[in-house]
Amino acid sequence: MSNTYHHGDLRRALLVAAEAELAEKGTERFTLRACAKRAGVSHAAPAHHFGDVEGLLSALAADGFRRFAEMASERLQACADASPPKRLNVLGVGYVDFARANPALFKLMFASDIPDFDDKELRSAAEASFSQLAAAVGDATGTDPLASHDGQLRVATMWSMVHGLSHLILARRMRFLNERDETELQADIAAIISAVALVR
Amino acid sequence: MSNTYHHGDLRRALLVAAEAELAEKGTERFTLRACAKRAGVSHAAPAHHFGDVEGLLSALAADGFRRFAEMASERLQACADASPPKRLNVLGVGYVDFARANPALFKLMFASDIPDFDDKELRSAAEASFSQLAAAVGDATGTDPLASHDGQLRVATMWSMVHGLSHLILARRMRFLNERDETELQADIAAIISAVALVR
DNA sequence: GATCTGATTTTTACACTGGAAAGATTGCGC
DNA sequence: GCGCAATCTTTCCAGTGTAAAAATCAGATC
Repeated sequence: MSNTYHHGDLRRALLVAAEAELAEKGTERFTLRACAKRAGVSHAAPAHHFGDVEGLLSALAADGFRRFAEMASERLQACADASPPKRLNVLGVGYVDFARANPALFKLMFASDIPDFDDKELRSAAEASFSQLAAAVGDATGTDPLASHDGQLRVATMWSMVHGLSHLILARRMRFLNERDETELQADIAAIISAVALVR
Repeated sequence: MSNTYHHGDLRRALLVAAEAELAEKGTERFTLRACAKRAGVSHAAPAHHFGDVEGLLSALAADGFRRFAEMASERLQACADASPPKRLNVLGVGYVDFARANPALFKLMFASDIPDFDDKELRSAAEASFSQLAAAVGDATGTDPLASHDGQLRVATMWSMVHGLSHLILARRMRFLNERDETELQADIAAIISAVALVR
């Protein structure tokens, strides 16, 4: 299976390599050739599986959204008996945790122009993640969150908070947050999120 | 002054061209050569003023922070008699307005790895903007916001909210927000920001 | 087992990129 | 006028993404 001409599972290997490259270089310095080299193939090999670099990173972003949704499901299941507001809080903390655990992937998913969100797979994966968040907001408020204007605003409020916090932590622009140790930081994240009244 | 060999104010012209290029291509597809071409000079001309592309975009980001701080000052001055919480709200809306009015510049300032934040000019311009926000939070709460842990958390909370909202609007990931007309959107932005209790 | 077929990967080629180095042009003090 | 430093262009090079052609392989069919 190894060192044959045909790789066997190059598609997956390229996604792994792309994520590693992204972690080292960021979306603005990502190069397809370095990615292919890391996977041990010629620089033209990715084209057959992904078309171009946009296709490759769109597939990686879709993968990210699937992993994100999976993580969210696990966390929600782990606190299935808690109150809806508490569960929304858990989901919010999960959002920030995912961003901190996968900074490069998170930026690709939420702050890059490269992935093509008209791509069917990426689009549906992203919408599934969004629906999960909206549903948790709905549970916390006891109403369909997307049916009313106020419900939509509640979703937007919660999402803005966790999204902004994630970005600011990753960008390391708030010095006092970056100086906290892991335990303190987790407490701070939970405290900041709970400034949104829904989650209590 | 025009069509001479020496440009006269190439530095400024390049910053203008860079901002326009950024608006069209984004940080991930920005090229120095296209930027130079737009300014009507050879592709090597920017090097003398900015060193490399990182230097050029660092200077542009610094410019962005100065403009941001100026906008914030104007808005705060326009409501000098209002209550401190109200003024903090105005500043938050200004933050989002700036992002919407200058999407490319905003992303460069807050979501790009290219600008060098060890650069002295950029660093001081960014910190001046940050101080403005922190000061407004301090006024709203009547305490030095950076002196206590709770004060720092209040700054982080406010900043996360406006920052996340800005990013989500620019990324166009919340469909129901993108479908609002301008007047409705402004009302929604103010409503979302006021979910942070400080601003009321 | 030989051969054909399509999928996968490499090789080659090309236009474009950023930056280094060297040369050309200019403004300015003298 | 002359020199000189600053500014800009030209030229060059290694590296980039993608298209096209060639090479390799797996598996079906005979």
